Amino acid sequence: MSTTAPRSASVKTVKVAAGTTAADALGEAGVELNGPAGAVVVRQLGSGALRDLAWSPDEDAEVEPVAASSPDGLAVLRHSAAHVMAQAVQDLFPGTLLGIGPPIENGFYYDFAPAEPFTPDDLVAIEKKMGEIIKAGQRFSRRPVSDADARIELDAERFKLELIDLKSQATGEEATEVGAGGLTMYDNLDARSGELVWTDLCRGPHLPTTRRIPAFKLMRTAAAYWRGNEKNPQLQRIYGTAWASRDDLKAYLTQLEEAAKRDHRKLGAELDLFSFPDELGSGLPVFHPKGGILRRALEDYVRQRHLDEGFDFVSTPHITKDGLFHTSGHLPYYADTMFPPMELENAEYRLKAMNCPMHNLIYRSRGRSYRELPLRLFELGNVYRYEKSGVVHGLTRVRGLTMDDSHSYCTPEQAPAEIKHLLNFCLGLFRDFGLDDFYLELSTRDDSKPDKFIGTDEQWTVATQILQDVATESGLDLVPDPGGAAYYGPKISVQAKDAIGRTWQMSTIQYDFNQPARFELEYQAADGSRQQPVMIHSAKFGSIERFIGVLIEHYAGALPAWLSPVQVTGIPVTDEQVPYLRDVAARLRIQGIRMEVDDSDDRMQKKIRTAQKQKVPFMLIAGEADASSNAVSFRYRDGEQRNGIPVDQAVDEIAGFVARRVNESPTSAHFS
RNA sequence: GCCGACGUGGCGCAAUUGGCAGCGCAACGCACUUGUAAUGCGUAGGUUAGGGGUUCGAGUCCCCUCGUCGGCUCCA
Repeated sequence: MSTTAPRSASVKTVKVAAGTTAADALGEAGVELNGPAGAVVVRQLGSGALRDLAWSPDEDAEVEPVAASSPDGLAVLRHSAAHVMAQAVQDLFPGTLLGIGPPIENGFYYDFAPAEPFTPDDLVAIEKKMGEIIKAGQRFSRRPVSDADARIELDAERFKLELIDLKSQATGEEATEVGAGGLTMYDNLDARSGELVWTDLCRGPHLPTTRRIPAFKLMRTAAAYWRGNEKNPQLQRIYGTAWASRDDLKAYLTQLEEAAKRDHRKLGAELDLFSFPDELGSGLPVFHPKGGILRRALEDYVRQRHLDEGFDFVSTPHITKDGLFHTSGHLPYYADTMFPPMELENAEYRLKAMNCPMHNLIYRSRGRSYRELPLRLFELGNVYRYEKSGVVHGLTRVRGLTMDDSHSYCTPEQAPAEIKHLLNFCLGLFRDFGLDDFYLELSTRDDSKPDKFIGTDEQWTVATQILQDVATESGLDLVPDPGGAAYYGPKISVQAKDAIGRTWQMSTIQYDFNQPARFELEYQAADGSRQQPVMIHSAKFGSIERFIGVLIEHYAGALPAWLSPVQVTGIPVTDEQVPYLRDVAARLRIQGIRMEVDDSDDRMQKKIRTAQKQKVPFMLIAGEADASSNAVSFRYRDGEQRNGIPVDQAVDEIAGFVARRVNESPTSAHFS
């Protein structure tokens, strides 16, 4: 970030008396108000609230300038850009109604209700208009209003009126007075004449002038439901990005381009891993031989880890009579996202969308003793979910998927330790793959929607507390997700980001006190009584497909050597060396290493290029001199190279490197 | 599911806005036998996603279906 804004080192805290404006305080702090960048607003110490220049404290206070390039400064910048966009839109498309226009990560949006959806050409025109507004240097001016006055002023803006209603409902009263608890309008005033140019209902704060938006770009249009509710009308949303300098904007756009190159959908085709044949239908991937190798490596790995952790392996069918899902309670909740029933000989069958009911039947197949708990049933289970057409996405949201699914049946007393064990297991798996950019989410019941959840208040409270404690103990970032629980219990999930910043749920650990009751699961306790176990659902990768997608993006296609479909490419300088390299390949194959010899008609330079583009970790290049001295040239994926390496040594080094499951691209540093 | 954009050989793209479907890569064949990111020449490959309509004539315009992309909503 390359602005001249004050950094924390140079931020100066200023004491101000009651009634002093923020603008005066900034001046006192030595901040140039009309400069192109720099401090844009102030933060009141103690309250932490951001304040704009029209603000003045009721009592003596301490304030400090907020740098334009700081997170708070960028939020103000972006929100101000949203205002400028709204002004441009209403200027170009009179009668367009306004929704809301907040700052978001990397940018901003504003929701509109235009007569016609915006076209890409409209976006260009809006961007141009915004440029004019910014250049004009309009001043943002704060104006407190009473609710009643705001309603009159915003008579035509039905969405804004709804916001005022919501606010007064929330506070329980109408603000009849101007001031505390009331509303504020932000007026855009002409730089010279001070005349009102445009106005919007808004809490602020804003930049001093539009001129202080040095770099912005409109990104895309999209529809969004008003107030995020599917039942509400859709508004047209325009997304933009804004930065404290042109360089920052340019860097951000470059970063987006780079991220797009990592997209697993693109790399999946380029590396010949998988495809989505139209003939199969949306969200149904097929894995090609190379993708099959990657998939099998991951499955083998996750199986072995479950063996190590004491899971019992089970296997259940893909299809069942649908009574099972009535027993489990899934059907009323998930009927619309399950494939429809197939009717045969007076019975209705369904593809399974989850494995738990079948595992419950295995549990129930005989009497259970407290001595065998926790009983951990594991399966790589294929499930089918009719995901809505608009949500299907590469490998990360599919309609047929493989879950590394397990259910731990335990006594209520064992549950906390079991959950902790499972969470550590999940995190350990991710770290094994070099993944560490994730956070936890705690999904709980929405008390206002009791029909979406079953079980007693006490059950929910206890279960939620257990999950909360385990999650907190992990030390990872924990984001609350109220209302996100399954109908049968709360959950912890591990969230990872894809190349372009979208988050995907990976692991999930769910506490379930409902299904054991519905399936009448029991165990005999030490005192001879019959007790109900608790079941803990858990998927570690989540789905194999999604994990593959995230892994590809994480490595930008350059998979760790132990996962690479082709681990070594043999490149002969001339055809003469093909048999020689085939012998090397045979030796590596004995060690479990996958080596291909490129015997095409291409020049060796072309073969290197091909192997490089396929992101093969190792190349063994051999010419006549190598063949006669039983050596190879040893080239790494990063382009580094060691010549004249004896074949014995090369074989040992590669086999050793792969066996160690190093999660980085091999370089000479790994072999010194 | 909703809103919008889009769909041309396996992949990436073109087709003067309604007038002969083309290029590069990949594939295949031939020649070359080469020392660290593209050797040359040639061959084959298309009912322009599928269906219907308008028109003398449709890749291009209209309708439907399927699929993809960007969001929203949803995600056991």
